[in-house]
Amino acid sequence: MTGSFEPDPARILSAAFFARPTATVARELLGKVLASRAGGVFTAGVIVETEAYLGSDDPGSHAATRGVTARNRVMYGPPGCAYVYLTYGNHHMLNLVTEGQGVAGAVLVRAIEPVSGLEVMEARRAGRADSELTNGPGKLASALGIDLGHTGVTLGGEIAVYDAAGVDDDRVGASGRIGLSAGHDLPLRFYLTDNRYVSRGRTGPRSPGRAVGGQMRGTA
DNA sequence: GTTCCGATTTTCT
DNA sequence: GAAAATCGGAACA
Repeated sequence: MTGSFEPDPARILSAAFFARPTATVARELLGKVLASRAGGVFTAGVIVETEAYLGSDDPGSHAATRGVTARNRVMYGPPGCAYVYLTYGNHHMLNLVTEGQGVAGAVLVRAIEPVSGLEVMEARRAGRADSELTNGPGKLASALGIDLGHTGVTLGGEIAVYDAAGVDDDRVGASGRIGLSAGHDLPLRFYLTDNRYVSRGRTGPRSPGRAVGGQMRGTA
């Protein structure tokens, strides 16, 4: 743990990284560093869990069958932008737009491991600490100070993703996505199997049948 | 330990 | 008016 992260402008991932198939980007984002300068304070964490959301072929995506709306239009925009929205009235979700201009696609960042700005995150997440700081999409958005105002911003400014060593396939798991009302059986969720910041994804209350045969190892 | 319920607001029908 | 890519707290075992 520890090891404060030092932001190096030369390592900021450009739009080219995101201008690829959404599932590929979701897998490769694992291990990269997500950073925010919201409020003038630098906070960052290693991405340990992501989910891919495609376009009209994906029933779980906001872009499914409805086409472009005021909310999801950013998903159709240029890659390398942030797509932020509010759900359940209180929680912001941070997505990174993928694919080319005109093609819907985004990767939801579900969990990160804090590496910089710990004190700020704890303050923003009053009462929480340790793995409860950022082990869920609504939690990490709160910890990084991300809100609706960041929708559509280009990555590299207030929000940025820094390159870092990739992770081996034997440390990556894949499973169905969490919390969806449809399309939760597609293996589009990627996570680090040995990281305690990964959200467990609710072992029971909601969704009757998710879990997709337990946890398939990402050797695919 | 696990399971269930309510909050709160934006977006879309 | 209803649903939503969730979270945190309360209740029960």
